[in-house]
Amino acid sequence: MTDATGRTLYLQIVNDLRSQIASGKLKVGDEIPSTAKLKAQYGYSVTVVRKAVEVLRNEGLVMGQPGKAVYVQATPKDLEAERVSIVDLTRQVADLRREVHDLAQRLEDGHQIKELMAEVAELRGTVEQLYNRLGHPYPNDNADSAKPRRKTGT
Amino acid sequence: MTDATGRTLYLQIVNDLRSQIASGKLKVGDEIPSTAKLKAQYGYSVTVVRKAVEVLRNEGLVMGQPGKAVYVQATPKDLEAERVSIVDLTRQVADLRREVHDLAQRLEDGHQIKELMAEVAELRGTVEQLYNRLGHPYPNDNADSAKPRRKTGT
DNA sequence: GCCCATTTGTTCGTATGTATA
DNA sequence: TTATACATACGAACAAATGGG
Repeated sequence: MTDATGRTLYLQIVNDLRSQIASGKLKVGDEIPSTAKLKAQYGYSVTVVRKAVEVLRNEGLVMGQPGKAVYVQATPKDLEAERVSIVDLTRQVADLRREVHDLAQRLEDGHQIKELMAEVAELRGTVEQLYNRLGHPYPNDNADSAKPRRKTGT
Repeated sequence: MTDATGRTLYLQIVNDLRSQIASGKLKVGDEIPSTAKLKAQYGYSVTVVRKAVEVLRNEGLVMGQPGKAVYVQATPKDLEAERVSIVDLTRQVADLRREVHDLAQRLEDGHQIKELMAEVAELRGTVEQLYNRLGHPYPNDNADSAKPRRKTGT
């Protein structure tokens, strides 16, 4: 029932194949050895080999196509990523909510933009009036820094 | 291989038992019929019965205790609810991630504040120069809107 | 404590159906 | 047609755990 490692025979094959998939020795899209090859390789019965492959199939790691072979469908890492527990997701939601709150708070302080834009408009009007009172239009000395018609909309 | 319904034999038993669990005929904690009883009940081979129970075990609906029986562990509704909640939480996480991204983007555009402040400083300098060329200092008419000595630091 | 029946789980072997090449 | 391979089905046996005598 169990080998030297104390594990069941089919679980030994399962762990072997799973390790090979995880290590990249068997990549997604590759085909795992056929039942006959695994049987010859391990020296176990067909039942054990089939059972092992069936476990991998139930885990979603492989998927068999009758008449062709059993193909690697995903890596254990992929499944691990999918099997995010509810608590982890809940924690993520809480963290993200906090982050959204903080960002929204900082954005709300963005009324500075409105006030600054209003101030810019006022100052431009003042400058224009002053130039009119001086009798000549805008000179060139401050055209490089205070660029005309800057985009003010978001 | 298949019965009159076109389904495999073991899947027929799986569906039957799953329906019984879903309908409440088999409640959580109850034990399902033993392999021998199911074998006599359906007239199928032991292999088919074992396969059916194994599927239910892989689905997490039942859990067997060697020497005793196979006990109902959860209902299909439970698993569905768990799956749905995970999907829902995943969606929330995705939505919140988008929101965080958008807010962060808008905040990153906060360089507008810096540019606006620079422009304000430039314009103030221009206004001051113009007033000097006019020969008299700041009047009162624009002191209400363009407030003097506004804090420019964050 | 010991034996025995029951039950699950694992292992063995074989046969058949179906799909692909 | 032939061959290979997966999936299903059949039958049998053994180990381990449980419970009853």
